[in-house]
Amino acid sequence: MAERGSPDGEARRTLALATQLKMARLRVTRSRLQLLSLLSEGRRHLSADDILTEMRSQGEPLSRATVYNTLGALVSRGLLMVTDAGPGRTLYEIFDHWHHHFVCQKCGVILDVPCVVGENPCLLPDQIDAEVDTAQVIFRGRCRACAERDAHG
Amino acid sequence: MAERGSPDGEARRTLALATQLKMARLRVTRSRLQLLSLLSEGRRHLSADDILTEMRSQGEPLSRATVYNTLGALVSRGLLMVTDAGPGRTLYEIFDHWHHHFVCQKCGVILDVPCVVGENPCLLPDQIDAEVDTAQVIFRGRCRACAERDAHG
DNA sequence: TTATCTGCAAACGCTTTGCATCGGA
DNA sequence: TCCGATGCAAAGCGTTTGCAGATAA
Repeated sequence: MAERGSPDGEARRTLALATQLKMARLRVTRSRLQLLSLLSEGRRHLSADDILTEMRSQGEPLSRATVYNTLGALVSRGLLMVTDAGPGRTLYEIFDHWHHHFVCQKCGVILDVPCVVGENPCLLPDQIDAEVDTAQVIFRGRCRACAERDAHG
Repeated sequence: MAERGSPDGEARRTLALATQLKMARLRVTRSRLQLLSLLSEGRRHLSADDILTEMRSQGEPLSRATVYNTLGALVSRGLLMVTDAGPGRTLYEIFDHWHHHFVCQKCGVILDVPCVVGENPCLLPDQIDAEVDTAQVIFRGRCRACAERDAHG
């Protein structure tokens, strides 16, 4: 965690990402490495368009289709987690642990919400006559900043 | 609950729906009555397109825009509940009680999941530094039928 | 009468697809 | 070498919008 930014650290991080891709039986390409790198270091919860814009601004001349292809591949191999934060708001992040999300209805900020029982959600799956694999919880409301702005305004 | 289908029951049901609309400060129009009626009696969890197709097949010559306008109005007044069952899968149902949803990843069927603590979800809202209004939980997996088909096939 | 709803069609935003080219293994 | 990834552009899908005409209150 200390070598962020040093040439050595850069190389080591890239190697680690390449290894991840190989383990997922995916070819190691520039765009995949950069996409993973972007999601690893920066802000979480990026949209496909955020990613396209960000990567292009970093000098990577990739196409929109490649972003979607890559995201799809990485999600299906479990390297990325996709969250449906509302109509037309599909967000991607590195999958490192199970968690849920809070979406502020005012400013749109996304907060991670810890998942108390690991992968399992709140409600008891035995209430459902089905085999439950995953549970996605989305909380909606006002974040602290927006709530205070409303109260003092 | 006995007069389903009898002329009297029809009229009474329509009157009830009209009252609902008036209480929500919405004008009583044919398309709104029929939309509410469709969602009240038939299958729950209909998409905007399902609704358009269904209502047109019942002889109501309404437009796509009206369906979306009406759904939006009814949702904003709390008469309908909208669920995001996946990318491009927005489903509408009469709002009668808080509950969550299970989505079968094989056949796409939607099951209602009771909400054990009323409006409150599983995870403790005090873990979030925000004011939580709602929580939407979506369980994914295989429904009983699909699970058994897989096991026996 | 008037604010509101409806219909139509066009536009919109996000995502997927087809196909030729490029490139990692 | 060869399968898979990329780029480009076009199409697809669900949804929204603008405006003229209809209609509930």
